[in-house]
Amino acid sequence: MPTSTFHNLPENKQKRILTAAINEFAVRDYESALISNIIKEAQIPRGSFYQYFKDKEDLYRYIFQKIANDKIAFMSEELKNTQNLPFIDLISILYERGIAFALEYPKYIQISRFLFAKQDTLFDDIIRPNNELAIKYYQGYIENDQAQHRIRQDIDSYQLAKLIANLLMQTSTQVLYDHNDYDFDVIKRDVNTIISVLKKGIETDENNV
Amino acid sequence: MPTSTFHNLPENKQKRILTAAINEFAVRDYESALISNIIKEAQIPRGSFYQYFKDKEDLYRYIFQKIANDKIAFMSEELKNTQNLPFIDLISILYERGIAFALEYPKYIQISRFLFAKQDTLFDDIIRPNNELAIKYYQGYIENDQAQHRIRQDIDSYQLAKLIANLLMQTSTQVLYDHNDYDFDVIKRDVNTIISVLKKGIETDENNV
DNA sequence: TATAGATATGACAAGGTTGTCACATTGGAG
DNA sequence: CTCCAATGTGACAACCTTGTCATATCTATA
Repeated sequence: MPTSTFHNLPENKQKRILTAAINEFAVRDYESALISNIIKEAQIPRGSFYQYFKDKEDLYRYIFQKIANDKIAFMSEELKNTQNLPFIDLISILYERGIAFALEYPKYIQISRFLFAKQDTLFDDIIRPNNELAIKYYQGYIENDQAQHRIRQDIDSYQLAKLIANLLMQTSTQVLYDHNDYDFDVIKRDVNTIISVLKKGIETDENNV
Repeated sequence: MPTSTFHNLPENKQKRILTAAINEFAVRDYESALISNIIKEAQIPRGSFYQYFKDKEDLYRYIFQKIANDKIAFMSEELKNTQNLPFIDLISILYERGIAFALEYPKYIQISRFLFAKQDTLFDDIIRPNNELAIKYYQGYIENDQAQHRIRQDIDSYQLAKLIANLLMQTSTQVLYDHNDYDFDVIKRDVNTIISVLKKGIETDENNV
């Protein structure tokens, strides 16, 4: 974590540094990212950087913490009253909101993409635990829906939860490739297809239209 | 492409170099990968490297060509007699085979993962065209199945093809994370869940069991 | 065996990065 | 106004990589 010196900095200077770091980590792999570039963009002297952060990893972890916070803030609004919502509807919401997040913070997505690509300690530290939490969260919904005969009983809830988690993750990540123009309508069509297949794929026959 | 000098090399020396390169590119991002490491592992003098390859990119592209060739060789056996196979069965085969490939060449997968993570010229050159080809290929199958009322008509064939392409890609890529132990049975369960949801998700109601 | 063309080799200049450290500056308390 | 603790600075040593080039070595052929 950053030193107290960093936290004492005037807010706009902190922001300048963070922005520069985000820009760098969004263009280059963690390993390739250069402190040189960050301090150049943030316009702070080299010595100052080391007064704020222990090293590159310290900064990187801090950035990821920020990403997580921003995402939670972004998502939580929408997820307030979803208590007994059918799972498929929850997924719809998560998709829509997840994509909106990706479009609003494309650099966060790019940073994450780099981290996903690499099987390493940082990934295990930062992503894995959250991912497992998400899976458990979905699993609860799924089992609830299965109890209410909304979802096929013959599907293993954990397996399905994993599938959903992967799909969600992948989609918001993918969106930025396929639609560099950020065409929301096209994206929506993509998502609708997925939801449509998923819905019919997991629902019980009683629910057929 | 490598120089003729490289191609004239005794096969085992070529192999040594290629192996070293694959190892390096599987551990480090293209940008982070070091020629130094490759020549050290391959035990060739620095000067020789530049007699075989123009630079790092030259080698990298060559490696990817090899990956593509190996994959085609690996897959094609299985795909000989799949003419009028129902799409979902084709997908099953592609899944199984794709995962087998990932397990046999985990380093290829890791190299690809790095490339996917980065939105750059190399990706556009190397991956995008193949991906688009794959989508077209699936689309043909889907439309054929739709004509035969095996697949819902209300799904856009292109959208579905894209979804499948992403799923396939992602799964073989993901497999190596979730199952570092390469437990084939667990993997099979994962895939079965996906196929099961997909099957019910895309089939027409007439086909319901 | 002599010779030319192809290959092999590794020292080296040029360029870049990191983390540190001695020194300068600032801001507030007494 | 003085002084101290906290901060700001940037030059620098240590380290590493890349691509080149002059020189050595090989190989096949006449």
